[in-house]
Amino acid sequence: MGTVMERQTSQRHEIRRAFERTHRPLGAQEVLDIAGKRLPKLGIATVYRAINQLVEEGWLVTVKLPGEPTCKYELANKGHHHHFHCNDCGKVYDVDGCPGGLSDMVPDGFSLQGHDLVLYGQCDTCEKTAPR
Amino acid sequence: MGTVMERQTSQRHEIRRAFERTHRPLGAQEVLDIAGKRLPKLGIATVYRAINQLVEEGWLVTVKLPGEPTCKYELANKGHHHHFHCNDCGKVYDVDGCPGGLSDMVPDGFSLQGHDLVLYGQCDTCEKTAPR
DNA sequence: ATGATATTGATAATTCATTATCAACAAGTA
DNA sequence: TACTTGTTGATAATGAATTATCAATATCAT
Repeated sequence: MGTVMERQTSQRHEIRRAFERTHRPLGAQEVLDIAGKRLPKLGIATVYRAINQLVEEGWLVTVKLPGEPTCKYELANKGHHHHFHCNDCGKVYDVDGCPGGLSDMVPDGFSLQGHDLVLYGQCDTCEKTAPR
Repeated sequence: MGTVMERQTSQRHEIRRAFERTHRPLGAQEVLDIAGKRLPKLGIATVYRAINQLVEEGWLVTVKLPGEPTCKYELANKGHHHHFHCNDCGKVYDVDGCPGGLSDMVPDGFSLQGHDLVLYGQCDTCEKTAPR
């Protein structure tokens, strides 16, 4: 006793499962939609609590996307990568690689600590559906 | 009569002036801060009304920044460029240049139509204030 | 200058995401 | 099994940005 214990619950299990099986960044509401299919009584408050915990313990990281007012989350164990945002279906895909020459763009006197890059276009699925 | 007329007001003039003189994307509150120095009674509602008008007539464009829940605005007549977001003061600066090799990152079957890049770090002002 | 009306400013209302509350529930231990 | 207490779910509360309201004001054609 004396030690704070963390209990294993089906809710937290399903929330983690949602991230493990969906290979794109998810927002709180999306997590509720996905995990809620297996746990119909799951509440949004529990999702927020779980996400905050998972971020705190380093299992999730926040994903900031331009134009998305609320941030999404994804597994932390992915390496540095960027995202491809499909203009048609709105889904966000992980992409590997990283552009070079960023430090050349930094103004004098500024220090570069990080960067975000989002590619826009059509994903392969939408490319077939509505070729242009 | 019959024609809708748009009147020239000092408020709208000062709001446009804020964008013309500040070479970085501005949010509504920032516009109020800047234009409000010359028009102390300027209200935030007027700023929102003016911004919405200017976007509608194509004089401003929205700037979507990752992690910024609220979007900012800048002159539409700037060419393609990116932004530097100061982690300390939160200001956003324009930067020239554009990284190459983006098309190499695009997955097979995907088509690239555009991209957003945001650099993060410390601006020159914050660099001096809190060097690290 | 006058009048019609577009515009403003103060603020109430709205919207939405997130957090707090708290009684009911359930995981884990003895 | 029974008990302790961490966890949940429904919802109220909060916070922040944006929009609506409306009387007062200012612009512009006449």
